[in-house]
Amino acid sequence: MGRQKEFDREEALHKAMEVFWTRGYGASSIQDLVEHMSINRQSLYDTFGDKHALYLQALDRYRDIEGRKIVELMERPGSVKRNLRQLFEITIEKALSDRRGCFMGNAMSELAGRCQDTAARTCGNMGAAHEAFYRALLRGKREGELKRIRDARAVARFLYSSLQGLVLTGKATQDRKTLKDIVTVTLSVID
Amino acid sequence: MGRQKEFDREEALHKAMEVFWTRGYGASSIQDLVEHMSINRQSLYDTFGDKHALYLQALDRYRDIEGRKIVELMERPGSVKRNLRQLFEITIEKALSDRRGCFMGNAMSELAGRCQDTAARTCGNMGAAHEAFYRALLRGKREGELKRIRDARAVARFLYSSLQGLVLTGKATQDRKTLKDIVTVTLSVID
DNA sequence: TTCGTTCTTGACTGTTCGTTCCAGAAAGGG
DNA sequence: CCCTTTCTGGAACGAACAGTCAAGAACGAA
Repeated sequence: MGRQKEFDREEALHKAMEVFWTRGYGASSIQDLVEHMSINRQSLYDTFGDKHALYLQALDRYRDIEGRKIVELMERPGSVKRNLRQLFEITIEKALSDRRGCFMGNAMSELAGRCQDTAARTCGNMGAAHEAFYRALLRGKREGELKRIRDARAVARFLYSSLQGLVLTGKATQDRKTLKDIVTVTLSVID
Repeated sequence: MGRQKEFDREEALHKAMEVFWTRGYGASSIQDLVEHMSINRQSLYDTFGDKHALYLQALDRYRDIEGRKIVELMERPGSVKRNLRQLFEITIEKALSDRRGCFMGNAMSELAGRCQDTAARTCGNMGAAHEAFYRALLRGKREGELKRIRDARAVARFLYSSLQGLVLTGKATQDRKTLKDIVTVTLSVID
């Protein structure tokens, strides 16, 4: 009943995510969003609510996409150390080729301190990452690869924090050696 | 020669720094700044230039104040480990009582990716912190406290990145245990 | 076909933005 | 004293902002 949408909802949301990811919340105007999403202003409001609601939906989409990547990488069978090393190396390459950083990290920095909805989402995403690291570390212990680790929960928390620090560092400098040094020392705690 | 300023330049700049630190660049309006700095709109423009120039000067002031704190703490005689532990513990307490985070970290996240001036300042500040950590680590090695450290440069870079990750984590969660876990594991690399 | 619903479109709302202009008040140098 | 310089305060600028409105086009159901 009624006319059908001419645009794909998920596609438009994905574009919105890229705009917010690139410019942040405050620096993204509705005009920017309308143009990049290739939909009409009114369709944006009808479909996603206001700017803030759209931002939260974009955050959710990012979690679904990027969060899943971490979980999948951590669940890959074989060496846990190798999986972790690969995650950090991929992160370095991304930081060097793309200065947007991590959308979740950006959201933490820009809004989590004064927006409850954003804080809840970034915190939830962080918790999921902790869980993925934690499970991987437990498996590493079980399989005898990570005998030296005592408090796997603490190490999991450390790893995510370190990952965010690495990404942030990549925004200030493009020096590969600096990023590589950070990863080398970070991974030394699971050696 | 002419009338004197009715406000103190440094005091006004300090207030501006607090506004930018709290709200970020984009979310701080000239009106906010005028009100918190307790100076006239025109005086702001005459004294500091435009909004962007004021922001850079606020960043410089932050570096002078907070950067010096790190340097001084790292130069304190006695145990290097103790000094580092104290730095990280202070950072936890600040994160729990004040959600503004680190102005430099905020600047990296919000602007360093697309503003050359900001990138230069955050990068310079990071370099200074690296240097302070590096010198402290060297002293620790020299004095026999940190025998296990091989690449002090890499560890210095790691420490600053970890510090930023910790602060960012504090924006998403106020859970003390989470932050404490991160610090415990971070400091385990210099144990 | 007709009706009801939904989507699209572009103009439009009032507000706030960063910035500038201007007139006048205040102060030091001659 | 006057002159020059500087600071102050408020009004004003055009542009951009988030969000809304009304009219019409497109479709499904009856």
